[in-house]
Amino acid sequence: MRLGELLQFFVIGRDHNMYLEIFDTIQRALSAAAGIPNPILTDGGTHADFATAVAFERAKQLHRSPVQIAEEIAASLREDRSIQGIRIETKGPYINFHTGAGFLKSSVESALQPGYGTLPMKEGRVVLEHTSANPNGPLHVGHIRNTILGDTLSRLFRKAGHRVEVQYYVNDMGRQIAIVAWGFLHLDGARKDGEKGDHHVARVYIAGNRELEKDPGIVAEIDLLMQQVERGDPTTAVLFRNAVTECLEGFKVTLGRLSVRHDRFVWESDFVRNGDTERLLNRVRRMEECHEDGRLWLDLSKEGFEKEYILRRSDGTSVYAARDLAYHIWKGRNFDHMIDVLGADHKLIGAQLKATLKLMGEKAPEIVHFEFVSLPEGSMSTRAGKFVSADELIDEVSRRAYEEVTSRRDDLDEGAKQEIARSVAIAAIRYDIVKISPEKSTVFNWKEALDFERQSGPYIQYAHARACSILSKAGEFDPEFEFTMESEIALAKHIAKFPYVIRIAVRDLKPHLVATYARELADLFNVFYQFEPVLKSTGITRQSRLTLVKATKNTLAETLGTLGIDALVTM
RNA sequence: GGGCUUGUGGCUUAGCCAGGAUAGAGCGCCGGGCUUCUAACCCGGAUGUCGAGGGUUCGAAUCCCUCCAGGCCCGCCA
Repeated sequence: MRLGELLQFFVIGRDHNMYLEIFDTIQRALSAAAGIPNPILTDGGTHADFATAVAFERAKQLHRSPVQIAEEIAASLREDRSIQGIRIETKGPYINFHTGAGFLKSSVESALQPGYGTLPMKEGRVVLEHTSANPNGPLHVGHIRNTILGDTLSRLFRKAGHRVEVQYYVNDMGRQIAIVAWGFLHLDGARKDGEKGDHHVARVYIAGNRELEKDPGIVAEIDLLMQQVERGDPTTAVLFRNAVTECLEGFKVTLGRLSVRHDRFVWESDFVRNGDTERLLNRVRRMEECHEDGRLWLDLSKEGFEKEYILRRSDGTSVYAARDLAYHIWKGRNFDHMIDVLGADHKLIGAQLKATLKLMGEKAPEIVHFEFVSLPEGSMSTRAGKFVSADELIDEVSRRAYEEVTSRRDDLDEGAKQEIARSVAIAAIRYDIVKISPEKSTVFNWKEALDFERQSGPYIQYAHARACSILSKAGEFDPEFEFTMESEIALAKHIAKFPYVIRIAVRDLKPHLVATYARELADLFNVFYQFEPVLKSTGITRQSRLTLVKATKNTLAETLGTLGIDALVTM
């Protein structure tokens, strides 16, 4: 980054990127010319760099021909000095914008810089909560949809200039944990040799549930454990904490394998122990929506919720909802913006939480919900032991990746092959999950999970490795920006778009837009690679193509980084 | 029963929120391309009543209504 840009970056603090500059400038000019507040400016596709259909909108308001109005808007745009140098043409009712060679040059130039696509620093801090699975068994293929969505979002927010803290909310005092604790007390559940903590806990949990089914009288014993832990009984507290810690240690290993890191693990029980939950309930008591009849609950019918929102049981213990409220109040006071990634099963409770926080005058989180992942034979259940664990998935995909690497690159030494296989496996898993819109429910499929072809993470890694290979063979070169072939221009244009994709993906909380972008970029590079020889070309063509390869490599690396996938140099 | 959500070629899916220029991909299928920068690649072809029906509009995959099908929720669980 040059000094001038650097100054603009910090002093003015606005998006200094070429694409975003031009996009915003055209949009402003269009708004003025068309008399529409936020005119839709789309990608021009094959027709142009940018395009708009606002003439239709105006035509409707003015009851006149859209073609004529397009002409008028275009004429007025051509007068606008802020968009000088941009060619404006109409095609019937559509207005097309052509930016010219300077645009591509400076876009590719900025793509050569490390950190390309990073947006200017934003004020405030974001707290992002994801995964937060109950510590009663290993993470499974459903949980990691949450994990990967959340982790990609956190990377996306950082890329967009936000300061982010990622939290895992540990549900350490629920009924499930009480069942695990009961199992540790009454069942022979010693940890097996080499067994991961989370898998061990699952075994105890499943066994505990089996006992519970045989003898419903155990419920009373479990209730007692829950009351004891809420009261702060030290022996029970240690029992719970040990079980949860063991499970969590296993989670951390799995998360680490997926390149996911949480900044902080926040324990639910802390909000009981430190009095926050009690204080919260006292505040709730003063609300007009509050009812107390042994239980303590809120009537949120005015907010559109039929069901009573219960916050304390008649035996005096708090429920999850109350502790979650306390947690969010704490987050709201320490951060400027809260984001939660939660399963679709939390939609109702999430909406109730938000409504209650608003009634209390506290900040409410933005919640990203994702739909369920099921198995071909039905929904997953930790309790019934019906799930494909994340560890099992990673192991299988890694094994398959190792096979693939070995068959392609037997020249590499063992360590390198394993390293690549590991990265490829994580790429395949993360990409498979993040490429699908969160609102689609899916069925887990081994065949697809083990496929590394197009529209996969490894496909994108491969494009990056090919670019690296060219660059390492090319040696030093001076950048040039003469792009004339169709595949060169298409590639350069797509590179230019990256910061815009980051902006929109963050704005709409849609990580899958980055996945789509990465795939398109790899597609365009592969076509370019196929048709335009780089190393065998000469002169300015060679320099320009090398420049384009370097910009692509860099953009792919930044994109992969945002997706939490290793940008492999060779594979 | 009520609420939320999804339905796009054989399969998986983008586009839907902010309606517009021939609905875009991948897998699979058919046919091509490695003495040339890594073929985890590329090119060409076939395959679509955008769940069904109505409505709004100059224009609907996209907005509205009804219906059908799948998923999720409706607990003093989390």
